[in-house]
Amino acid sequence: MSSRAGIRDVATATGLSITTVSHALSGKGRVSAKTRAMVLAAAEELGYRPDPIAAGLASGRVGVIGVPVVHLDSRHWGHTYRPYYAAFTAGATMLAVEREHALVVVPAAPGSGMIRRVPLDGVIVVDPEPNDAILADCLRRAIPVVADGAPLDPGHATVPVIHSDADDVLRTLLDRLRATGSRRIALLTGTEADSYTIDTDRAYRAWCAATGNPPIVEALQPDEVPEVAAKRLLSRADRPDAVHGLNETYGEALLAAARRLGLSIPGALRVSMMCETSEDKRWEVPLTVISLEAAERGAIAAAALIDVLAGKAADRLHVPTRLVIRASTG
Amino acid sequence: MSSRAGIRDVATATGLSITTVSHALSGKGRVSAKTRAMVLAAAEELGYRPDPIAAGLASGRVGVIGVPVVHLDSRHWGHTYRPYYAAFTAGATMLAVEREHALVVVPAAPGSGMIRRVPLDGVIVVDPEPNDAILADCLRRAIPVVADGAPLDPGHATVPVIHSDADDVLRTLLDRLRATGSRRIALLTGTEADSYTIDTDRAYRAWCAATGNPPIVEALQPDEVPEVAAKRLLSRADRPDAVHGLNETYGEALLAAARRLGLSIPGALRVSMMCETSEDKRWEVPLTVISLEAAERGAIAAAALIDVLAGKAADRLHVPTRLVIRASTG
DNA sequence: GGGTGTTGCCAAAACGTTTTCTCAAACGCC
DNA sequence: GGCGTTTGAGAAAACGTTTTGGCAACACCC
Repeated sequence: MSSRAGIRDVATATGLSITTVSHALSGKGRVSAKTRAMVLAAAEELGYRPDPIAAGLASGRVGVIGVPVVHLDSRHWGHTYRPYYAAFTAGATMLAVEREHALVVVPAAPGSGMIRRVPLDGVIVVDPEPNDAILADCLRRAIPVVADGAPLDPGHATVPVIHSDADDVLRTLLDRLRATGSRRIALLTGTEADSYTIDTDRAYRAWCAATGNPPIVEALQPDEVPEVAAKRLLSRADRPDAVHGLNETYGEALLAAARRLGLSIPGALRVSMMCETSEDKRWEVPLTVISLEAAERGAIAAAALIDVLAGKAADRLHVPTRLVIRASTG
Repeated sequence: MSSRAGIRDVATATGLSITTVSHALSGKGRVSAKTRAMVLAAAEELGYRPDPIAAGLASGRVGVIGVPVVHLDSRHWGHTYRPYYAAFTAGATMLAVEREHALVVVPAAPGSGMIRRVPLDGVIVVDPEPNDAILADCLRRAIPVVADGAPLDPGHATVPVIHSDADDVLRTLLDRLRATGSRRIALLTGTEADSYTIDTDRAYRAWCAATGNPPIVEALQPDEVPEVAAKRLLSRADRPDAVHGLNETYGEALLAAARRLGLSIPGALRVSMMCETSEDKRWEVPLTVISLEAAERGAIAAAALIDVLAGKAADRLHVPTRLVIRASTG
């Protein structure tokens, strides 16, 4: 009467035990049809709704998978990570929903304990860092994990990972730039230590070593705006004739810096970048992009995790990266 | 040793009581600095992680807000609702995360009990139906609700609602079409009973009554593809000279039907539609759209709900709808 | 009429925390 | 030395389910 009806109230109302009510409602035990009908009627009448938290505690499952967002305190959250997360989680969410799972996006900046406060059955970790705290946490809590990007800590070798052929595609792009005349192809990148940044840098340098392209890397300095780094890169004595940006932020910065320096694109400078989608965003110059297909990756990750939770072995995870050639590279 | 460490293990390890350990970890009771340090050390050593479900049960809060997705079993899920939900939840999620809340998207098709199984502190209901089951459920569970679209059931008058000026903007568009020569402006709509469909239909008919435009409404029949309805509308003896589509699906259907019937746009037929975003999607003809700003609405809804959960009164909720005129209306 | 099941129900033990209430000891004050 | 207050800690009661194990009662079969 006072507060919401609990299972106890239904039991009292019907004169049955809590056990029998639970069985009748969940269909798990052995209950006569007559009794079940009685319970259902009483539950309906009382407006009884089982408390999901209590049920979760007792059964050990809540039916929710989580995506921690770790870059909230990063300088680049708004420009870089937010769009990627938005696309990734949108894809993951829709797939999860279609497969009868709920997906929760949890703020998980290092300080905030949010990720530890939210009930979860499984977790998708985006771009794990070396010695990733969240990853370690999940293993401790015995929560299944799927990673988007390679888990760098060797101890986590058992975690399913979405591999990406972004590096291959990057090589393809660089090859193409070189084949069509560029001789000083540079990389504009960031200083964060996520696997995405690290892998890209490594792939670029390896390609340089293999082809003889001079490795020209400009990295954002702390507390610096991307455009400043872009301008510094384009003002070097040995100015590059083509630049690949780590993501949309750096791509935009390159466009802005080139405009300011009076460099025509693609005449004086060829520009490309990585991007979470292959959609044409209509920059001032149509931009050549390596599309990471964030939404699709999210969907794949969610599907894999749901498989794991259901006891199935996860299929080999792979999302084809797309190369879209547009006018900015001639 | 066998399974994960619980608070009990920490208590045993330190020789303290469970109460003191809990106090030391949460900082709530009175614990000496020395004892706290001891507890922290032991917890760290054991790799203790409090169980969020148990904590939630005891404290009554889990820190999660939910968005139920109710149209999963609708014919129109893939074409219509999915994009709207994807944009809406992406907006809501990012805002929630930035304000230290987790947002979970829950499949809630009438049959599935998912929404009842997920622990939630608050809920955002998108486009409530008359006599909305989810809305009723939340009120019974005493869960705060924010609605995107008007709650039609008078009993739910207390629920904060995101008002929309979509109807005003629709009138503006219709006025403009009429002012520039259209005399037979039709509406291509659906048969679902959500508030969005109902409100639009009502606004259109009211406008017709006020201006003398003949009300020409074509609604999708059950198990019919939108294009068939569009073709039927455009094949009428009293063919409209302008049509507004309820959403992107109907807009596309209109384009396809017009093409098939050899009607030039905007020469023989002017076309507009509602849309979740004002972004140019590059249809065959640049389309005049009423943009509902789904992502922004999601963000506003999340912000309002978080305010309510924090005890603040929700501000008046309003998302300006945008009218984007493009070539399809001449 | 003694086995052998099966059916319908219940008591009680988890589940792992938070929180309330109580208590003893230490402390400060006149 | 008596008295009130503060401090540090603990026992036990929630929180609201699910699940385990058991117990009558009834049915069936030779």
